[in-house]
Amino acid sequence: MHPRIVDTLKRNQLSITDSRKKILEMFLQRKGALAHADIEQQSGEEFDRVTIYRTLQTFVEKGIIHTIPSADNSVRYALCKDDCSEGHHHDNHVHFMCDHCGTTYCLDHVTVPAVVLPTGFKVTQVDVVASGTCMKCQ
Amino acid sequence: MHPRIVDTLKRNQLSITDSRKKILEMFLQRKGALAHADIEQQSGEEFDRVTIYRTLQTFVEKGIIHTIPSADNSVRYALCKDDCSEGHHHDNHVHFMCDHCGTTYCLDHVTVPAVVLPTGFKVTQVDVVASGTCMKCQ
DNA sequence: GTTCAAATGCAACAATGTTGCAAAATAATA
DNA sequence: TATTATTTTGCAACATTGTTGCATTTGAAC
Ligand SMILES: [Mn+2]
Ligand SMILES: [Mn+2]
Ligand SMILES: [Zn+2]
Ligand SMILES: [Zn+2]
Repeated sequence: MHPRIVDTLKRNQLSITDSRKKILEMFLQRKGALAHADIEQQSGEEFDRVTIYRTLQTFVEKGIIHTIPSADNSVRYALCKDDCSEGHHHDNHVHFMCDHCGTTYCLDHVTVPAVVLPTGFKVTQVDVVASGTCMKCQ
Repeated sequence: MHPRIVDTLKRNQLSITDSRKKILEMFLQRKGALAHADIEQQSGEEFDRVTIYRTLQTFVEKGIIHTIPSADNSVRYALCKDDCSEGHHHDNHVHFMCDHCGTTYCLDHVTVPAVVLPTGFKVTQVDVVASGTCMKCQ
């Protein structure tokens, strides 16, 4: 088991349960983004679908993972940087979805560019999702 | 009925049907983005849910409307500019979702900034979705 | 180990999306 | 305009996705 798992859960005042350990491990291992369906498949019959929904919800609230918007009705989730916390996400990086293999990447080193909006719009968040072909699918 | 409706359908080689006219009219009137659920509500029992799905799909393919990604599993649709066509969308503008009223705006005059990705990523599209408070909800 | 609080599994349900096919509407043709 | 051919629609049936309440189980604290 990945050493960071218990740490992360404790730091966020979450009780250490099997499902939380397992789901968090999936994120730590794969590094890429995961959809709810991915987790459901990988975990087999190990725990209930509802538990996955609730665990993802909890992790997002605590700043352990963040959501990645998409245009195909299938939100994906990825690990946050360590400085995210409850109510304070700092995941202002660009995301990339490969049209070919479906993999979603967090491009941690590509910062979201500033966008200037018309007067009257108060911006609190900017999501940038690029798509195309990833390096593995060239 | 909006004069552009029949034109638009003919130009895209689509037969003129009640549902297509009505749904296209909704987009022309409201100017803002619409979700499937919005259309279903507004149209009452007028036509089947399946017809709405198929009409939206057809409109997207023909370049009449475009999808707007979101982080809440509810894709929205908005009218394209006239120079979009089958297989060739040119809607490279920024979108804004108001956290308060839920309205989604196409900011036609705010161009998507160029993003430089690491070597190996071949980008074909960049979506920028800002969120916060719109001018009406200040 | 006991107690208390939190998380889980289950069931039931709601919402969303897909597919096949007969009936209806539209377009093309005569 | 009437007939024919093509496309679209509505319906049914189903699959997937997401939500809620509640009893049971698990984990944390003592
Ligand atoms: Mn990310
Ligand atoms: Mn738009
Ligand atoms: Zn790929
Ligand atoms: Zn608003």
